[in-house]
Amino acid sequence: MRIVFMGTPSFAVPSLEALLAAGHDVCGVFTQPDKPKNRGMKLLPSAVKECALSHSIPVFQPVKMRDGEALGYLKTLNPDLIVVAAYGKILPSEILDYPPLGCINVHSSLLPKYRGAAPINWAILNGEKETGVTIMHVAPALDAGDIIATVKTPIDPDETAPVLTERLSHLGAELLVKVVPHIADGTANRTVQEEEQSTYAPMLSRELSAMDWSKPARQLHNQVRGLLPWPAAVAEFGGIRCKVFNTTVEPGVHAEGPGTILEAGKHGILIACGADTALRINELQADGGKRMKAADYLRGHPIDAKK
RNA sequence: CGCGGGGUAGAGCAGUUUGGUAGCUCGUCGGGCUCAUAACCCGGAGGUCGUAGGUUCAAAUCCUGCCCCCGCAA
Repeated sequence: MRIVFMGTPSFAVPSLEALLAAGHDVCGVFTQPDKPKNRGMKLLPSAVKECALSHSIPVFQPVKMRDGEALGYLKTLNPDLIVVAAYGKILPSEILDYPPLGCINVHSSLLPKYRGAAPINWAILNGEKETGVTIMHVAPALDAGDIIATVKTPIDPDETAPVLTERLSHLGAELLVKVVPHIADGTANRTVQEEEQSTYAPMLSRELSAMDWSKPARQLHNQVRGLLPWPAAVAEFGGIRCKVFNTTVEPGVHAEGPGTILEAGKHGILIACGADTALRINELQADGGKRMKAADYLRGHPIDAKK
């Protein structure tokens, strides 16, 4: 089958590779234009672009999808189906309707929950115990198309967003190659989403970073796990901003006021949180420094534990 | 030329402004104390101060080039 693939970040790469491994003719790949990134604002290609180029697949990076240029590319490629995975652009119906078999999407949540840009992060932030991947038809409304297939997976209480993203990217790829043949022969399921059950997972921002010690430890732990790798949870120790990478919810009751340093030593930093809970900081990164164990950090930046 | 921080012992840092014997906390090794310990006491080992050159009687420190790491911004 002739397939045009649209995707951008590393989450989409396993799906692309699975299609290729399954023997489909991926005749073209759309991905976001190279953008100035990192130190020095160097122009960097997306993960999907690098993957496509390594397989010698033509790459298209239109800035806009609605000005006819993208549709022009599509016509020359003449695909049977479009597969989208975290592309990052809204597709107009002229694109969606062009291939005979339409356009399907790999989305990293159990739709209709967590529609939007950051479903994995928000599932962790909200302390969900389960999530998954949905393959659905692409409709003009955001992540609202009819569902073709889903796969569920439990979220480990200590799992971080990057780890879960990696897992879901492979689950999504597996599910995708199972579904594609059913799309081809018309035997695929098609279930309308329950609109009233839908929730929205907006893009993350740095405003979500600040850690509020009056919240329960569990919730702060979710914040730390869910905000990785960016923008990350941020706390201040001794007047220095630190990204917090790894925490443990300390068992037991701790009645000190929220924000009190209960312990600062070779087992990290233990801080009193809301509802008589406590959170242990295991790994952090100070402004301008590199990521390290909290115990290492303390050797050069002593913090007194208040009793 | 987007803005900024940094590279000093195995780890984390101070020292650089004002050049003049390499310092702190931890780890490590040896010894001691203790019923015992992640506690305490005594002693030791361990550093081409990122790299190349320059200035100087003298450079971790001042000047120049280069390499590497990190934050912001996305």
